[in-house]
Amino acid sequence: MRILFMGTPDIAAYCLEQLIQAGHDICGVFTQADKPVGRKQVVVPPPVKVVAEQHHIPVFQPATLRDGQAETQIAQFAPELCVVVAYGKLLPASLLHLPKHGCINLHVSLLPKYRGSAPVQWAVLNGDKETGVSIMYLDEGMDTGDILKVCPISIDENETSGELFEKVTAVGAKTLLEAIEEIAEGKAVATPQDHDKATMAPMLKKEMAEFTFGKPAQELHNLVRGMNPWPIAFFMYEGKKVKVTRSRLENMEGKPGEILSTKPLIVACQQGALQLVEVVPEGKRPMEGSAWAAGRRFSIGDCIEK
RNA sequence: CGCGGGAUGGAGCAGUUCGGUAGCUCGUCGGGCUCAUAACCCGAAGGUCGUCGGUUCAAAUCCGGCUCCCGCAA
Repeated sequence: MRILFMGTPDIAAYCLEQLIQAGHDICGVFTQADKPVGRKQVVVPPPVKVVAEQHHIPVFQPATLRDGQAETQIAQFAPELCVVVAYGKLLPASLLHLPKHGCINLHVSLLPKYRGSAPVQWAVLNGDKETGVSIMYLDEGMDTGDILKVCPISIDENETSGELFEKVTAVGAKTLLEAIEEIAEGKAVATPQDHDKATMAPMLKKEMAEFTFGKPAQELHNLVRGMNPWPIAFFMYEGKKVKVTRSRLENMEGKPGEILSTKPLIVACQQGALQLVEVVPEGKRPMEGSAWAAGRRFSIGDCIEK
């Protein structure tokens, strides 16, 4: 099928690769502009651009799709279908029906749950046991279109957003290809979403990653998992950030912030306790929780929260 | 030259102000205790103190250059 592809991050790049391998004719790729990244502020292209260029597919990075120019370009490609995966912009109504088969989107949640930009993270943050991927037709709203196909995915109790993202990426690409197959064969059936049950999954902010031990251990464990690989959950200790990259729930009780064990490092929460498996103190590299405890000379009974 | 923290046995830290015997909590190895142990007791090994140079009788420590790691900001 002759497809116009729109997307930006890794998951989109992976989908693009799978589409190419499946033999689809990708006539053009739209993605976000290159952005400066890291301490050195090096300008890097989005993953989708890298893949597209490897395959010599024309790449467009317009600041907006709403100035008429993009639309003209797209019309010239005469795509049969437009596939959107985490592009980062809403498509104007005029584009939605330009391709013969319309525009479809891969969204990594079981819609109508978790509409918006961080559905995977919110599924983990809320402690869900299951999430999934949805393929839907785009309409003018934010992830509100009719659903073509879904596939559920289980979430392990210790799984991080980053780990879940890998699963979701693989399943998402596979489901996307299946949906395209069905569209090509004219067998696709779309079902409207139950809009009353919609929930939002807004982009994460750094401030959301700070915590204290005065909360239930389960909630903190979800925060640690959900905020990994970005922005990483942290608490303040003696005026400095201590990030927690991995944790485990422990069936122990104590005063919030109390050290219940130093090897491994277990800290009591409001309800239950949390093992800090790996931490990253400000200015330091990642280390085991017990190593941090050793350096700080903690003993059982100390409290790391006043 | 954006701001800041850091480099000391295998891990994490102290020691640097005011130069003079390499310290702490762990880990490792050996032994002991115990029905048993990741618990406890005794003992041991393991470090040219990131790197190059300078000052000095003497440098982890003072002075200068360099490399690497990280947090913030964007």
